[in-house]
Amino acid sequence: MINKDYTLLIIDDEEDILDFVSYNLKKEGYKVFTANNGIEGVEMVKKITPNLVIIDLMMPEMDGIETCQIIRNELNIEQPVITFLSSRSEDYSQIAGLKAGADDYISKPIRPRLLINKVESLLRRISVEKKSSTSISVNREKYTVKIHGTDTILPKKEFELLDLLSSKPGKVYTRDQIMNLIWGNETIVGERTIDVHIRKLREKLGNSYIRTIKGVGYTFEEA
Amino acid sequence: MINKDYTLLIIDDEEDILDFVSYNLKKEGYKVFTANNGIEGVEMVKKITPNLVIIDLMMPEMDGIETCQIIRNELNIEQPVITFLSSRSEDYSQIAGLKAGADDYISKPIRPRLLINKVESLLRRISVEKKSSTSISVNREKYTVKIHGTDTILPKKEFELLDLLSSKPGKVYTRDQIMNLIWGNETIVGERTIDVHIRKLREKLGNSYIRTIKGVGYTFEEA
DNA sequence: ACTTATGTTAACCCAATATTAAGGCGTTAC
DNA sequence: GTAACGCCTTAATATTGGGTTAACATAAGT
Repeated sequence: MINKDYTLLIIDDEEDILDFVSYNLKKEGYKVFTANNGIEGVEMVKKITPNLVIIDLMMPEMDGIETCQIIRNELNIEQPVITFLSSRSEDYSQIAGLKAGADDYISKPIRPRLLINKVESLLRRISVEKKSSTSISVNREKYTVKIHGTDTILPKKEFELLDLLSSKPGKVYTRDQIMNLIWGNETIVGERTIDVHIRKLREKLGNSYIRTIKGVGYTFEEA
Repeated sequence: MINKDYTLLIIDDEEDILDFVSYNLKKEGYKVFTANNGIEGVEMVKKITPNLVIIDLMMPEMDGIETCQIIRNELNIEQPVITFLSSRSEDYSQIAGLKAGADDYISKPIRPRLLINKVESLLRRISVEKKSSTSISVNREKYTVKIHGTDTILPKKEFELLDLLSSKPGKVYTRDQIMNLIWGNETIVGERTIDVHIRKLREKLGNSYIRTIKGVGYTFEEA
């Protein structure tokens, strides 16, 4: 279960959407704040330093892109993860959105389940980036890992495995947990599959990062 | 802190406003030039190739929209960001303004703080776009791409795709994201469509720019 | 020692992607 | 008006490389 102790801010001029989104996220246990426009939103960001900000692209006065840029330019605050709410196919403007420094976007119409998933995945990103004290740093955006200074592109499964293990250094993940988290409940693969991926990772990282706890599972630790 | 090394041009027939605006922006450290009418303005643009042009909508002889269009048609210059100065909320004309190729508008009465914010935010937009300039540079106005020194006109879809990928070199865009950003949520096209466009781009750029991350998506990177 | 869990290697499989050609559609040129 | 062209998409086919497996080797616990 993911830790729900996060502060979210939703910026939208439409009361309906504000209510809908915040209702769904509050129900999940997040601390949710709202703002009715960009200016108010920026103020709120400074005040509550949210972990995640959801901004509607289309707003009067100060649009989402601008709001995003201003937040990104506030150098004195802990930078939140930012995602846009885009009214469906204003397709091309979304690109400008991502360029403005947003991390993701959510397109309307909003499906609650999808919204929650997305928020969870974005928040997971935070916890990973926060503990970037390692000599190995994982870049979710690029699917790369910086090993001893050089970026390395990892295949999907290897990346996910390393991402998982390194997200909580020291924590021991059992084979079952790894199985469930990376492969899911449905797909069943042989026992040796995990080992092989671990092998490949060790090949690339060196043997000092991933440690086997025999009979239990694997753990990631500093060199 | 934002870099203040930008050249701005203000085009307005009213001396008062010209003084007021340029005073405020000079105070911020920008290089500010002025012009008293559209014709003069266009000349100046050619001469000083400003990064940002502020044009008053209401001007005798050649109005702001016309001036804007002429500037946008000057294909031999580095296209500046253009913003209009609109006398109060004659909102309708603002729309026409944006259609004429402007990026934003500022409404009178001008509040210095707001003016500066807006200018900063627009210039930030430049640096975001500039930052992504690689040996391949994308020109959104002209729908053209400079590849190995020569301008190439790309078909719309190819352009948008390249624009997206190159906007954040290194970032991996998933097929879903690409789908949503370029085609939108409603239009549904086959899975292979993306591949074909990627193919065509690689044909034109060489294979070294767009990289496939199997099972994940595509990413743009320097040669 | 014996037993069990994990390491290692290389071969295999297959889904994801690449490639190519052809058809539809709108736009331009004649 | 219609022929010609360019763009987008699709469908059919080839190719690739990540993922998995299986067989065997080694290490750890009792």
